[in-house]
Amino acid sequence: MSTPAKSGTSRRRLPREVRETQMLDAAVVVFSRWGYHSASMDEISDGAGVSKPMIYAYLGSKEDLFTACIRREGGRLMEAIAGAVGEVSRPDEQLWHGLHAFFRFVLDYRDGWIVLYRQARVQGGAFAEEIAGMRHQMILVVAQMLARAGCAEADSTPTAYALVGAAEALSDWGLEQPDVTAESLTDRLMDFAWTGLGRLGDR
Amino acid sequence: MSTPAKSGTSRRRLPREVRETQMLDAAVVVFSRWGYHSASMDEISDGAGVSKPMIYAYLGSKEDLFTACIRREGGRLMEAIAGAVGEVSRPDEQLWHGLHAFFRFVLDYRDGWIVLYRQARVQGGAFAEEIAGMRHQMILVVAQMLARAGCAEADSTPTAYALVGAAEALSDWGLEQPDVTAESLTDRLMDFAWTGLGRLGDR
DNA sequence: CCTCCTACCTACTCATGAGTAATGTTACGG
DNA sequence: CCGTAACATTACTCATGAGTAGGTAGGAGG
Repeated sequence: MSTPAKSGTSRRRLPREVRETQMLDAAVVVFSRWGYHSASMDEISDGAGVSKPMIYAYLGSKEDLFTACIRREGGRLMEAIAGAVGEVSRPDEQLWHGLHAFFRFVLDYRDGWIVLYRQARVQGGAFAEEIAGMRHQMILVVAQMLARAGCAEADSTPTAYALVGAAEALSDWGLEQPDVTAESLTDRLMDFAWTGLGRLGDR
Repeated sequence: MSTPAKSGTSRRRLPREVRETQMLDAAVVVFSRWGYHSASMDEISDGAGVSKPMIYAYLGSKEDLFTACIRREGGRLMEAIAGAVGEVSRPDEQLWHGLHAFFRFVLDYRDGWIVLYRQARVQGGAFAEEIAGMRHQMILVVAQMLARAGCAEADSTPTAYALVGAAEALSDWGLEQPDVTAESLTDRLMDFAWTGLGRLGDR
């Protein structure tokens, strides 16, 4: 029996580009679940429906693979935010659109988000730089928005940190809730950040 | 030569309690630097000035050791916050004191903070539960404070997430700055959270 | 129909690090 | 002083997983 239908799977030969995408997809899932060190190349190759040597042939070492994941997911996130912010000009609108793009990414590419935010940040060496650079860029964009909105120079960076941190934490909460949308998260955070808590109670 | 002065170090026998403290101290430092998986028991035992089997004898497996670190550092943090909040009664004062205790912990027990926040959260299994429980408790305390301050029930939890997230992110920023104090971080965050960004610019 | 090229796989090697067995050694009660 | 129990070490075993050598199969060109 030379029936190549091993089980209807893709034993078929595929172009390199397609395989690389499959590998990266699987890698992001596995890295997000287990973290860099606990993730095994065997599990990733399984997930990609490919054998281990293929990963080494196409994407290089484990470190290279992780870097590739970070680059792809980080690129997606940065592009999404930059695109959304560029569509409007008023600072508060920019903030809203930026946050909205951010939350959309978190909800749509949940695993990618976890790799970027939770996993990559704790790894030392080359990864840390990669992530630090991206995060820095994000903070910078937010800080510039705040500065344009009239925030004092010295305050804009720490405030940007606080804002981004709040967004990240709210994402965590949102991922556990059944019916959240990027819009509802954005509105929540905008309300919190723009209005403040001061309106509450007596005070 | 039976000179026991190997090099003036503590080759002297010490009571179990002291050794355990040394081990935990070293473990927190190593775990914070390398993360759970990359940390080696050999490096920890070196740091503690003790040989590896002693760790296994006193604290059990690597997993047990990590759990012990989390428990100790987490306990310190929770106690510090609870103590500080209990000293006052007005919601905004409670918030200030709670945040202040939080930032003090981050600055004073930097490694402990990194283990709790950066390392433990990304590990699956038992650690995640441990941390999730603690974080949940913290969020709960904050949410209750917010509710007492007049925040709507449905909003208090997500807002607490945002606030705690902002505090965590601001800590990250603060750890990189040379001259921050717990007070300055607290004031910054209180200003951001209480007043909001709405006061900025035209709007 | 052959044949070569390249995608692809099975089955290994080898370093690393968790955990342990066997073995001193020091302090203290008797 | 001497026995014993807790303190402490050296030098191993053994599982795991990154990375690879060398063979197999499918499709394009003749």
